[in-house]
Amino acid sequence: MIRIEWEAEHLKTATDGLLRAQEFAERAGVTVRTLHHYDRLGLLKPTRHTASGYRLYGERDLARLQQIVALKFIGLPLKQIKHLLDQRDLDLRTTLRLQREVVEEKRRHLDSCLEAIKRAEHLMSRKGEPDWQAFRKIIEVINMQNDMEWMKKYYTEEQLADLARRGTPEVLKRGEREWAVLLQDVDDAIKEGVDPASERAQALVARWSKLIEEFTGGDPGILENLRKLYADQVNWPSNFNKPFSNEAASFICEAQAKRKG
Amino acid sequence: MIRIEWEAEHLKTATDGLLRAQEFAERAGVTVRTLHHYDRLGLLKPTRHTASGYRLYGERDLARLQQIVALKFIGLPLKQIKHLLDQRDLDLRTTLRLQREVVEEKRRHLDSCLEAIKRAEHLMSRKGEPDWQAFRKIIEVINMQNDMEWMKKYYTEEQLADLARRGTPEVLKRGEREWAVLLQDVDDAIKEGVDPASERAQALVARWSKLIEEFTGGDPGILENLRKLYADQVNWPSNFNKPFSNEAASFICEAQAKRKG
DNA sequence: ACAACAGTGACGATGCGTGAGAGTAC
DNA sequence: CGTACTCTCACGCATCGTCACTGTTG
Repeated sequence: MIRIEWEAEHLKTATDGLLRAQEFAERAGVTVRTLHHYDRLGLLKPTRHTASGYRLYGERDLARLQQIVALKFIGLPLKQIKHLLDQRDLDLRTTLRLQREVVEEKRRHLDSCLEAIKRAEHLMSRKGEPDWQAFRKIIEVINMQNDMEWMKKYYTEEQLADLARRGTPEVLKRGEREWAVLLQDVDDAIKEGVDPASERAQALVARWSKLIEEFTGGDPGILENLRKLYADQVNWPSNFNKPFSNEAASFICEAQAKRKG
Repeated sequence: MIRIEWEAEHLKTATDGLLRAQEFAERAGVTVRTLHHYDRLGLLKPTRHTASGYRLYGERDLARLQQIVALKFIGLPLKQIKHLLDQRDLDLRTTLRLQREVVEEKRRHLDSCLEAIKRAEHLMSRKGEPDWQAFRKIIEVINMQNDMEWMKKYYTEEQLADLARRGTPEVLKRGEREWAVLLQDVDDAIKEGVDPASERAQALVARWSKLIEEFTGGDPGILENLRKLYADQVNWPSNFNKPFSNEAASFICEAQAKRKG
C-alpha cells in the first residue's frame, strides 16, 4: 500500500520488450525479492535470462504475476496458487468458494477475539486490576460457543446433552485408547495387504462396530448424524483433524460390504 | 477445540501437589510440546524438576499458563506476553486497546478480502471464465479505498487532489532520491556526533526544509496536516513504515531549535 | 522386560525482509 | 572509475507439529 513509483530511464533500452527485475517488479507492485522468491518456487520463471544471468520478464510474465498477486490478496497460499495456475482447467470457481469459507471462518475467529477483548476491557474499567479468573471464563465460553455452533449443525440439543452425559472422562479415556489401538491394527492390516473379506478383517470390523455402538449409545439418530458429519468432511473446520486415514475408512467400509456378500 | 480429556491414574501419586507435563498440559488444554516451547522461551518455567530432569508444575504455574492462553487467544505474540507478564505493573489496559486496534485492522482486511472474492465469484458466474483484467481492477480499487480511508483522516479532499496532481512519477523520483540521500547524511552526522548547532547540521536542516517545502507545495494547510500525521504515529497502520528513524527526527528537530536560539 | 511416560535436539512450514559478498551495465 | 543494478546464498521471524533417539518410572 502507498507505494511510490518512478521510471528508470537508462533501463528503457532493455532487450526487446523485456524488462529487468526492478522495473518489472515496480510495474506489478512487488519487490525484486518477491520475484526471486517466486522464481525459486517455480511460481513465476522469467521469459529468459541475459548471458550474464539477469532475469528478463515479458508481457506474459506480467499477466501471470498479476494473477498471482490477485490470488494472494484473497489469502491463498503460494503453493495453492502454483497448483491452480499450473493446471489447464483451473477450477477457480471451487477455489473461490472454498477460500471464501476459509476467510469467513477467520473473520468469525477475529470476531470472537474482539468480543473477548471488549469484555476484558469492560472488566478492567470496573475493577482496577485484571480479573484473570473471569477473563479465562470469557474465553472458555466463547470457545464453547464456537464449537457448539458447528456441532449443532449435526446433532440435536438432546443428542448433544446425551453425549455429554455419557462422555465422562473415564469412558472417553477407554474409548480413546481402544480407538487408537484399533486404528493402528487396521493400518497394519492394510500395510500387510490383508483381504477385507478375511476373518482378521471381519474381527476388525466387529471391534469398529462395537466402539461406534459405545459412542452412540445405541441411539440410531446419533449414528445417522455421525454418518452425515463424516460425509460432509469437505466442510469440516480446518482445526478439526480427521482421527483416521481415508485408507482405514475405506478398508473398513469394504470389509463391511464383504461380510454379507 | 474439541479436545478429549482423561486422567492417568497411575500418575496421581505425583510428588506433592505437583504434576508432570502430560497431566498438567491436559488441565490447561495445551500440548506437552507447547510446555516445552514455553519453557525454552522462558515464558513458563516449571516450579521444579525431579532428580531425573522431569518437569513438575504447580498451582501457580497453572495460573500463569491460563493467563498466557488467554492473552494468546486475543492474538498477542508470545514475546509480548512474556514482556507483559514479566513486568510488575502490567499495563494490560493499554495492551488491550492496542490489540483491539490490531484485530480490528485485520478484520477490515478480511472484509476487503471477502468483498474481492464475492465480486470475483459474481464475475465468474456471469462469464464462463475468469476475467483477470477485472479481477485485478477490483483489488486495486479496494486497496485504493483502504489507503484513502485513512489518509482522509489527515488530508482534505482538495489537498489529496493537489498532492496527486504534483506527485507525477518524475517529481517523486527525484524526491525519493533526495530524501534517501539526506537521511543517510543525517544518520552519518548523528553517528559522528555532529553538534546540532553546527553549520553542518544547519545545512541539513535547510535541505530538510526544502524537501518538505517541495512536498507540500508551500501549502501551509498540508504542512499542518503532515505535522498532525507525524504526531499521531502511534496510530499508523502496521503496514506503513516510518521512512526515517526517531534519532534522525529528533536531531533535525534540535537543530531547528538551535537555529533561532 | 514392557508400557507409558519423560527428556533433548532438529527439521518443517509461510512469505518474504535484509544483509553479505561479488559480478555486470553504462 | 563510479553508480545503480544484478546475482546467489543464507539467516531471521512465530509457533509449535512431528519425528528420532534415548532415559525413567512402575
